[in-house]
Amino acid sequence: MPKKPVLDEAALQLVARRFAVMGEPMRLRILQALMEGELPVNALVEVTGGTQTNISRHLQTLASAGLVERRKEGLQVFYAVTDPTIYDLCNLVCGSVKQSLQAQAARLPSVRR
Amino acid sequence: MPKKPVLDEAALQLVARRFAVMGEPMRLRILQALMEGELPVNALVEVTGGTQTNISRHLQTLASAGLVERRKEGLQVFYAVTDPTIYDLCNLVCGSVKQSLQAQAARLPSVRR
DNA sequence: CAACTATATGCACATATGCTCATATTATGA
DNA sequence: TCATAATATGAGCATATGTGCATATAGTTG
Repeated sequence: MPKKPVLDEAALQLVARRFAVMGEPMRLRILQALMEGELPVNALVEVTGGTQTNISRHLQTLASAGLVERRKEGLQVFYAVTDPTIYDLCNLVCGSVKQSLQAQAARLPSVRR
Repeated sequence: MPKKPVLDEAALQLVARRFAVMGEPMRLRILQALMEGELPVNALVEVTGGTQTNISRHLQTLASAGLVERRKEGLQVFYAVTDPTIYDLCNLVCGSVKQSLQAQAARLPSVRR
């Protein structure tokens, strides 16, 4: 065989974008909150402790990346996770992170806590 | 179980960092190349088409995030993927991206944007 | 209609990030 | 030792990103 079936440039950009969008603490908090079900913006503001402006901005980012969807109901706008792979992604990374944290902790003899 | 075991702040930062590190096209290219086995910097430079400086910088980023490991051999430095979850991560996101691309293509008859 | 509520957005700003050029560092070999 | 090769790094620059303030927009209710 010649070479591996590598991602073409366009797909690579999209994949990178997906990762980048999830690589922001506040957006992860938002996603985490939404994993239990859809929520309006004001609830997300309260849960995450962010400002209304900022949460709204991040929601735009998440929405334009196709990770969440908008549903308007009266004055409120509900957001919900659209892409189910988010759960798997978070689980994978969380597991890996925890594991490396434990390994790191085991390597350091005397860590106070 | 009472509530969902939410990520504490420190873990959340780490998870975000992990995603962010993977959210860069050139770093994805590097990881993609390394998925077939360890490679020295000059090979990565050639494969990715980047400059030596830039590839080296990205490798530092990947290494400090614990995604790749260094192995020095003579003048060369070989890098290799350390965290196997990278494969699963990429597969998940790639699959999801492809799927949404197809869905989008099916929805839009001719127009772009 | 006016007043109020929930969300979005224009603007500004500080910081982070990716990139390059030139140079430093490290290791090999003549 | 000196020259050369492979990799790393300091400095600078341009752009992207996250954030808040003030305000706009959309929808509700009196």
